[in-house]
Amino acid sequence: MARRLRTQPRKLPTQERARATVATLLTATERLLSRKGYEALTTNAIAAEAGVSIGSVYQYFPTKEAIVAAVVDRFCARRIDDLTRSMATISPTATLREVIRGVVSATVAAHLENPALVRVLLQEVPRKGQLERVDAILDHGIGIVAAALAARAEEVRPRNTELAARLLATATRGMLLHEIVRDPDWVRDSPDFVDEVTEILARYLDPSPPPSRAPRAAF
Amino acid sequence: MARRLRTQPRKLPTQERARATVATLLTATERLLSRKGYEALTTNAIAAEAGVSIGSVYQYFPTKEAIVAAVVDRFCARRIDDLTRSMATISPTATLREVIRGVVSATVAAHLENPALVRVLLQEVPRKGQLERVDAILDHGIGIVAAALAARAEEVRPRNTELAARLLATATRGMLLHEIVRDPDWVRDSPDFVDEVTEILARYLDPSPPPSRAPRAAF
Amino acid sequence: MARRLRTQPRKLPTQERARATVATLLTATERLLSRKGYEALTTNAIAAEAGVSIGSVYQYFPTKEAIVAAVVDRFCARRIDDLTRSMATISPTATLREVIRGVVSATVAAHLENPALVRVLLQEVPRKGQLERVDAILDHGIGIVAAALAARAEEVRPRNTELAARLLATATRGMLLHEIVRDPDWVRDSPDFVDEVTEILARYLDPSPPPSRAPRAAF
Amino acid sequence: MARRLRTQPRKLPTQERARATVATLLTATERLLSRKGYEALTTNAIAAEAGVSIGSVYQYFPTKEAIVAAVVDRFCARRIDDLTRSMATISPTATLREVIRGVVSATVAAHLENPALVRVLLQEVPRKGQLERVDAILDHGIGIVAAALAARAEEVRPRNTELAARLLATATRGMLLHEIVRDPDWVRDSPDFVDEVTEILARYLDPSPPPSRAPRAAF
DNA sequence: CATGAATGAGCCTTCATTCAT
DNA sequence: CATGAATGAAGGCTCATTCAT
Repeated sequence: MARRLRTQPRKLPTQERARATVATLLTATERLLSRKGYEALTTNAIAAEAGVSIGSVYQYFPTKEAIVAAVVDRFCARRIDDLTRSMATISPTATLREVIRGVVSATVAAHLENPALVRVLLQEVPRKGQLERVDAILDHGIGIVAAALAARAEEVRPRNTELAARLLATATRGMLLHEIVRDPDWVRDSPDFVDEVTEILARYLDPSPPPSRAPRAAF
Repeated sequence: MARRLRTQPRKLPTQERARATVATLLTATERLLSRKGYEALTTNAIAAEAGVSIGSVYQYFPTKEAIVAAVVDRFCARRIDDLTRSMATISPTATLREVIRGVVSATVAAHLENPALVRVLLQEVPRKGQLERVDAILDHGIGIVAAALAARAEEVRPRNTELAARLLATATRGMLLHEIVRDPDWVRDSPDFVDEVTEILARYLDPSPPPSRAPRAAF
Repeated sequence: MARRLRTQPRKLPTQERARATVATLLTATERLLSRKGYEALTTNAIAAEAGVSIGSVYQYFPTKEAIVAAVVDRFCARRIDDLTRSMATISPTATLREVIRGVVSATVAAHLENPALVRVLLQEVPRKGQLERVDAILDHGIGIVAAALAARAEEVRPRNTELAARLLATATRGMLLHEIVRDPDWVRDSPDFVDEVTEILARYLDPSPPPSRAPRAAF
Repeated sequence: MARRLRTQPRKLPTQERARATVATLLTATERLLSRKGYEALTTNAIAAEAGVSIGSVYQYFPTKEAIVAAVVDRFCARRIDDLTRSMATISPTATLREVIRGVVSATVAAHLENPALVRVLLQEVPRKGQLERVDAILDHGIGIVAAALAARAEEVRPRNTELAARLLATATRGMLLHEIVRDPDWVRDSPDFVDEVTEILARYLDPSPPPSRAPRAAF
């Protein structure tokens, strides 16, 4: 919805306040989530942490799940923003490998901002009903990868780009999140990590002859 | 020593009858988990599904979490058994690629037995406290891979085998579980899937020169 | 600081409505206690008797014990008020014996208001943790007696006033509560009772020569 | 039931074993009571502490309350034995005061054997239904005192011996138990305590003219 | 719109007691 | 008679949600 040229300032203050309250609630929920985990998350705790009455919480969200869903949505949206921004930074003349490295690196950096929250979102928040949103980043990542593969079809080996994109995305997620959750500080200080992840992904796409696929020589 | 949140089983059943009760409880829990999800799992439901009184549940498990932990443990133990058995089947003269394909294939097959349970274990059961057990299979897989890499050091490119093993394992888990949960039937009927996963893993390990790492020639 | 078994009230009610709810709960608890005894006291019964939802109970009290503790506290506070008020009534020129009689009489009268509750508080409510409050009245009584003894030191025999006060208080409690619980109606209608209790206490304090302490004369 | 002249040794071994089991159970209950208090007393705990199966417990006692009642009974019986034995020791030519002192002293000593148990029996074990047994010692004590007063009617002031005996007994119980529970070690090491208690009791009984009963002279 | 007191369905867990072996 | 697995009524308590003020 376009900004409508900043007319009707009358109602705006109110809407502005509402938007602020919602943001406050989401941030409070994030804090609670990273500090105490999902199990300890109660609507009353959210209200208290946000400095708002429980009644007000229900002014903006119909259920507890809706709050958590909104947190997840915002988290995903931010990650996607990060991604988009980081891709815009990469030189258009970059190697595929350079592109990959850029994306991986940016993703790692983004998740390192609040590893505790990542962990809770990944391991504790139940992915049920509308909450499969956690997979949203993944899907978006798949989209980006698929687009890139399509655009560089001649530089790339796999024919089934749809499948290839999905495998790249899920493999990457598996590698990144595991290490980020396991030992964020190590990840932060180990350039090797991003290098090796890049290596896996790049090699998979490389059009050069497949490794020792043929049965071993004289056997 | 912290109380550990009472996740350990209460008493090891000595009598045969008792052992049977415990097994019945775990299986009932699995059924409920795959049918209704974690949220709907209550201790009374478990007792009812097992055809046992609620008191008997607490004869063997101190808390609800302990039951779930036991289910996870049993699941992991079984997966590890599957893995071990499948590796024993692979010809000792097999190519690295053949070994990889065998392991991937067996893992996929095992998880396809009850994809609904896999999904719930992965996405709904909170991984908290002792419940990090879900990662047990992963760790075991890492161990197997690391051993294999060490044994075939000369056939393999990565120098840091520890890191390599972890990346292979987490990437594989990411790929397999995502697809198994997303569309188990497709996975079951698509040999391509296992092929491509194998391709990624094998290419990463291949000792041949790295793909187009150098900046593109004349540019 | 130990968790203290959660016997402290949860939050001091700020609104009038809340204060009323708390009072209602305590009175309901008292009614249940005197009617059915401690064993039959359940939190749900309290809520029902108070015409309040169980949730409201836990809005103000963290545990069942806390409710009972509050009842005991209120009981003690009221008894102490009675005592204070009754002492203020006694003429300043009164004999020690008259003072004693006044205090005993007032105490008896106060406990006769609800002997059933006294009995349950004395014989059924477990005096554990913070629930040792039942002894509060006693301690307060000891204080009063000690002060009186100190103020009238020259009229009084015992040198160790601390010990004397404690003995007087505990002896009195023993006599009063036993009879009040055993047969409240008899106590109510027997002026003799208060007289005799007074006799015991007064004689103990009397400065006149100790009774026949010496070995019997010519024997 | 008379001992039947020790015939039928046939059945005796069994009965003997039963008697032993019962004793074991009671002692186990006492231990649990003094160690953990009444709240923590469960039938299973009793069985475990006694090294007996829960089934066997119910072979000898119909309910948990019956066990506790038996413990109380045994406790009372022992205290009465102590009392009887101690009275038999007192010289027949003893002063009333000497008799009193002997009884008080013996009672104190007996309760000092296991003050923790005394405390639990007094403050935690619910005195309900048949469990008014705790008052049994008291009643027995009252009987002894009443008999003594009757036997020495001419040495004693109070005319209403029934009431006097009851007051003496309840006052004594109040004083003794309070201090024994409050600080058993102090009681053990303070001869003053028994002296003062004796003083109170003896003065009450003393036939000499009542202390300053008359209104103060010239006022 | 904010507030926060009130609601109540329902869950986890305990423990006295029974009964098949 | 002993054993101990099984039973299940019942109770304490939480927390998402509503609604009167």
